[in-house]
Amino acid sequence: MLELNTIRANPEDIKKRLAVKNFAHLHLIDTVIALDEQRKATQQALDTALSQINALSREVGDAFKAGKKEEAEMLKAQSIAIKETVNQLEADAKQNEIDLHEALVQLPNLPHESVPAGKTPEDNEVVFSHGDLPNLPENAMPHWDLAHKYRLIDFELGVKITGAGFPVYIGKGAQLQRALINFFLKEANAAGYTEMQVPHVVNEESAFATGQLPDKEGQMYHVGIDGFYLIPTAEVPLTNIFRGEILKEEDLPVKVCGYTPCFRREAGSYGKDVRGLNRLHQFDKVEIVQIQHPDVSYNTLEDMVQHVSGLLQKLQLPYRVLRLCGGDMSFASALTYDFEVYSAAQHRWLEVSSVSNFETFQANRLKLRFKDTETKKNRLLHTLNGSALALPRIVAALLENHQTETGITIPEVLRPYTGFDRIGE
RNA sequence: GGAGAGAUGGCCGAGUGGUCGAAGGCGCACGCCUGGAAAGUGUGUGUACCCCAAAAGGGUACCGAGGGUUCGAAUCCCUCUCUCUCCGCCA
Repeated sequence: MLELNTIRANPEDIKKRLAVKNFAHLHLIDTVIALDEQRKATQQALDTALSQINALSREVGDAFKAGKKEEAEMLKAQSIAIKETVNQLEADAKQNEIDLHEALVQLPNLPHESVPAGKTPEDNEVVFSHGDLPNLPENAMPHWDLAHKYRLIDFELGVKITGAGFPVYIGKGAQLQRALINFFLKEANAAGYTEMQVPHVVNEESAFATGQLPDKEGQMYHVGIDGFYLIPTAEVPLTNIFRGEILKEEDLPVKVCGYTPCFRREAGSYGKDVRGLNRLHQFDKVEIVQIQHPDVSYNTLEDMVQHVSGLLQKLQLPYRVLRLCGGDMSFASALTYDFEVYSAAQHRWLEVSSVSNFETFQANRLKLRFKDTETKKNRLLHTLNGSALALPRIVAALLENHQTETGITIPEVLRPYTGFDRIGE
């Protein structure tokens, strides 16, 4: 949620920046400002009336104590008269607040100045790439065939148990999952992130605070009976740990990580995008989250990008880093880098990580602040997060890129975790 | 799931209709004391919105959440949430 003060300070600039995200409802800015003016006026009138009532109430008490019954009754009558005004003003203020909030939550975060204009993924900027694209033989197999051949993943079995997009991992396939999770967690720990085990279902408040609600309502699984949501990413519980907190400046940055399954309805997806492991309804991911001082959060973003780069290099996967254009960025993000690995048998890039700085957008909803030691005032913090990493497409790329005639070679760094160095004969 | 008890500031804890944003203690900050520290001692110490150019100052709201009664609610009533104890069920 954007800060009211920011919007008030320079509405035209806000509109320009939102236009970079191709945000269509720029008139909402004017709506917000008008509603805020109205809010202030109403609040002032209300505060004044309440102040009068408070004063009268004190006088009523004094009058009764002094035995001046008639005077007390008279004062009471005055107070009751004001009360009618108060009731009306309170109703107005409440409605006003609802309207203002409704308008505010529709506004996406402002893109950082480095965000390129653009509408589609084609407009994203490649800022870095690493590794040579593997030259596989003609008969190289896509991962779904490899998974079948070596009996690593059974997609049909998942359909039977739940539905499409819920695969069953078998034997070395399952062990590879576990190995990757452990590898990612260990790397994150080594980089100073404290590991957290968090709930996989969250309440509405949490889903709202990180920006999934109301923007992505239809993309989350909803547990109707209790009003909970299955987490689409560990970002939600990991960030909500800090909801409502006022941190000390010396405790920054806060670094946490966690492994969770992620649940996404992925309504509207189809075709080659959802083949095999490319897009699942349930998948595993290790997430890293940092909470940082506003002045240095972009350095932190770079650190996180370096961390993810390191993981991909250790796994010997060719990858590239994209700076997302305004149109491809998420609602809550100010700047996002996507990581894509090259899937050699599919001849396409697959997104495996997304690292973002949300600046104060989430923090404003979270009410996550720190005490500024200089000004002694509370300020909103910056939140950042990134996948480090999401498993399925990593597995897809590992299987495809590291396949040989007789099996699949496990990268050196993973062997201590898998306990085997190849799949196949 | 059943029965009961409870929820007050960073923490503990008083407060059952007005003088309560809230006693007292602990903690914390700053000062005094000290060669230095401890002890002692003094002062201060929540959040949000608004008025004010700003500071100073002032107003309003907040005692789990939401409603209600009342001139006036931390205090009375209702609903909900959470915590604890006992019983039941159970990995």
